[in-house]
Parts: sequence; C-alpha cells; structure tokens
Amino acid sequence: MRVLLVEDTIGLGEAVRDQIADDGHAVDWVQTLGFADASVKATAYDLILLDLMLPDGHGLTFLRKLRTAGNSAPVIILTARDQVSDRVEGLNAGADDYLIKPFDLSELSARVSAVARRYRGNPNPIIHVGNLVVDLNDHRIHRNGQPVELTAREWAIFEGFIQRPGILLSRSQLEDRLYAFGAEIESNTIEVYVSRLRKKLGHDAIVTVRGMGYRLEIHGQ
Amino acid sequence: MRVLLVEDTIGLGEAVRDQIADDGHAVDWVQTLGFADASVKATAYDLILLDLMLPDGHGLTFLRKLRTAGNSAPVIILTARDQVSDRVEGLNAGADDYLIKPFDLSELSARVSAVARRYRGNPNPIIHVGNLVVDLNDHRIHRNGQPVELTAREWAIFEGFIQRPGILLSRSQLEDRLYAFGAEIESNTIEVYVSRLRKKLGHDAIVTVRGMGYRLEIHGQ
DNA sequence: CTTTACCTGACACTGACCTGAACGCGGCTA
DNA sequence: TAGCCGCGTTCAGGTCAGTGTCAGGTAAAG
Repeated sequence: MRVLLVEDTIGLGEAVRDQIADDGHAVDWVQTLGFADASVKATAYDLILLDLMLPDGHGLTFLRKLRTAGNSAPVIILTARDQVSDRVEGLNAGADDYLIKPFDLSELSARVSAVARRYRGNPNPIIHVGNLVVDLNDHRIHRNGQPVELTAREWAIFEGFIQRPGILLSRSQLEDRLYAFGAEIESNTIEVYVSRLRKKLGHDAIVTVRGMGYRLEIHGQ
Repeated sequence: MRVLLVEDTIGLGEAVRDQIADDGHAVDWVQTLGFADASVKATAYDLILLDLMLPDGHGLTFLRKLRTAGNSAPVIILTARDQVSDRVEGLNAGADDYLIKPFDLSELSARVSAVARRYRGNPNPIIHVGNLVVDLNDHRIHRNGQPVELTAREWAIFEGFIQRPGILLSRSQLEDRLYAFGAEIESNTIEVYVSRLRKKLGHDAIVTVRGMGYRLEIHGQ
C-alpha cells in the first residue's frame, strides 16, 4: 500500500514512518501542506495520515481541497486529545478515522492494516520465525505448536523484534515502544521484559549485544 | 445488492436511483417515512440511503427505530451542508456514513460500492462456533439448541466477534462498532456489554486479553 | 582483580477490568 | 396524555493480573 504521512513533528514523524514501513507499506513523509499538495497530485495514495496543525496551514483545508478534487483516498487524522471540535469537523470534512496523540504504535498499525484489509480483502499476516508462528493482527504466538500468552507490554517489545527479525534494537528504541515517545525511563525495565520474553519464548530467542541493545535470533528447524 | 432510497426531492431521487441502478444494484425508491417503514419490514435491504427532511417526519426518528428493532443494515445519510448537528447526531444514531448535498453521482457510487465491497464475501449466513449457531441475516442465536435473545447493541458487539471468530478485537474497534466512527466514549460501556454477553453466551465465551482487548473463544464440540 | 553491563526472582502498588444496581430516555399501550 | 417497559449508559465498589522497582547475583571486558 502507498501511504502519505503529513506530519511536522520530527520525532513522531520518524516513528510513524518506520512503523508503517515495517508493516510492509511504502511511505512518503512530508512536513508541510505544500508538499502534501504536490505529492497527492503526483501519486495515487491508498491512505493518508494527516496531522492538523502544520506550519503552512490547517490540515482540514487540505482535506477539503482533496475531497472536492475528487480524491477519495482514506484519511486518518492525527490529533491531540483536547481538540474535539477539530475531530468532529475532520469527520465531516471527509476523514475516515482519527488517532489521538499520543498513540501506541501498535494502535497505529492496527488502524493502518484495517484500511489495508478493507482494500484488498487480506487475511491476517502470519509470520514464521524459527519455531515461532506469529499472527500480527491477532497478537497470537505459537511456539512449537503451543500457544504462548504475552501481556500487553511484552507484546509491544516482541512486536518490535518480529518486524525486523535479526536486526539490532537499541534500548531507547525499545523504550519508545513501551512509552509512546518521549518519556525517559531510568531503570532496567527493558532488561526485565527481555528476561520475561526469554522465559516464554526460549532462552536463546533474544541475544544481548553488549552496550548496544538486543536482537531476535532466528534459529532452529 | 438491494438498496432502499428514502428521498422526497423528485429530481435528486431520480438521479440517485438511476445511478445506483446503473451500478448494478436493485433500488427501491420511497418518498416518505411511512413507506420506508413498510419497506424495511417487507424486505431485507443491504443498504439504506436516507434523507433527513421528509414530509412526514425526520429521518433520524426512522433510523433510531430501525436500530432498536435490531436492523443493522448500513445507512448512508443524505444531508445539506449546513446541518452539521444533524450529521453528528446521525452518526450517533447508528448511521454508517453520510453524503453532503449537493454531491457528485460519482461520489455516491464510490460510497455505495464501498458498502458493497464490505458486504460481499459473506455468502454463508449461518455460522457454527462451538456450541453456538448464529444466523447473521436474522440476528438469531441458538446456544445448545436454546434460542438466545440479544439487544441491538449486544448484537453489534457480538457480530464483530463472530465475523472472524478467535480474532482479537481492541476496545476501540468495539467502540467503533457501537458508534459509527467518531463519538468519543469515556466510560466502561464496552465492559458492560461484554459482561452481558458472557451472561447470555457463557462465561468462557469471551476471553479478556488484558491491555489489548477481547476475543471470542471457540471451545467445545 | 576491578569495573561495568546485564540477568532475574521477589514484591508492592496501580489501574484495568468486572458486575450489580440505578438512572434516563424513547417508544409503545391504554 | 400518562404510565410503563426495555434498552443503553453511567456509577461505585471490589478483585486481581500486570507493571516497575529493587537487590543480589552472573557474565563480560580490560
């Protein structure tokens, strides 16, 4: 799926872009309405993620122009919790959905893949890694055929690994998955969750890279 | 697809009817709520296009009655640009979408075929899950042979589960089923409905996945 | 050997969740 | 018109799994 991300906050934009790319979609990220305008003229997007407060104007102006131009691509609005009127107006202006900042990356994934599913009638994407079978939408894991139960936090971490198996994830990247961006944490929480995941998924499933981070190890069978 | 068009403006009604017929759907066109009432009792429509200002009453009264009667056919509201409050109320009353007059016929086509797409691939209206037998068209459920009565809201939730048994549904996905898109809800309504469904369908029918959502458990037989 | 980084069992507390009960409202009946 | 009923929603009180912190231990690096 081709996704256009219109968002001027750098940290958030990066995180969203990476998440969507990891989910297997092509992302174009622009920071202004001007570039957004140009992009939709050049490309037929399957989904548009639209922030409302942008340096060169309000997202709703863009949305209305898009609709009157006959573009009916699904639009998901990214908005702050207190801007209720914006949200209502957004839906009236032709948005399909909205996400309230700060949002979980997994919530974002869910919304995006809901759109993707509607567009091509896809079943759940199932990933096989070593002796694990993972259903991403359903948050379900089987290890050697046995179901494995993960808590919300454990899943958040694990999802980060499974999306890029074999790739090194730094501590702070993992922390971002737990505490919607920003929130600094000074403790060994990540270590604890890695430990818990190892207990559930096998002790060699996650490899420590000293001083750098962790990586999911693909092994077996 | 069977479409019911409720619209008292002659010119517009004709144009819409013709467009939908051209798209390959069967259209019934009525001009009053009275006839609309009679029609939905006689026929199971797959989509209802509903004007709000009608000679014998307001379309929302009709919509509410429809929903409390357990009819969950998708409804698209046809409304004028300046009636924002009507639109919001409409979504809250259980409409699925809306179109602002005057609208392009191509826009209409797009929305209608979006509904059609969602409706297709559902050829088997009777589903067996564990000790439940569910008739999707009739909204009828039997548990171990005994009929189970669900209210409109309970059904809305349950339908989400039954369409893809075993899948995890997040709180917000369930909320979307109750309140078209939009309407923010800050309460435990979902929990209450889950609780009531459990009482009617068996306490182990719906499993809580803490921090993530709920899932219908397929068990027995 | 010392230092640093990481591991993991244990534990207290928070907040997510459950559910009986009460409220409010629209629709139906008399 | 008044009264009743069913449904949707909110509230309050209770329960318990999940989370984060800590402390004592182990492994790696130099």
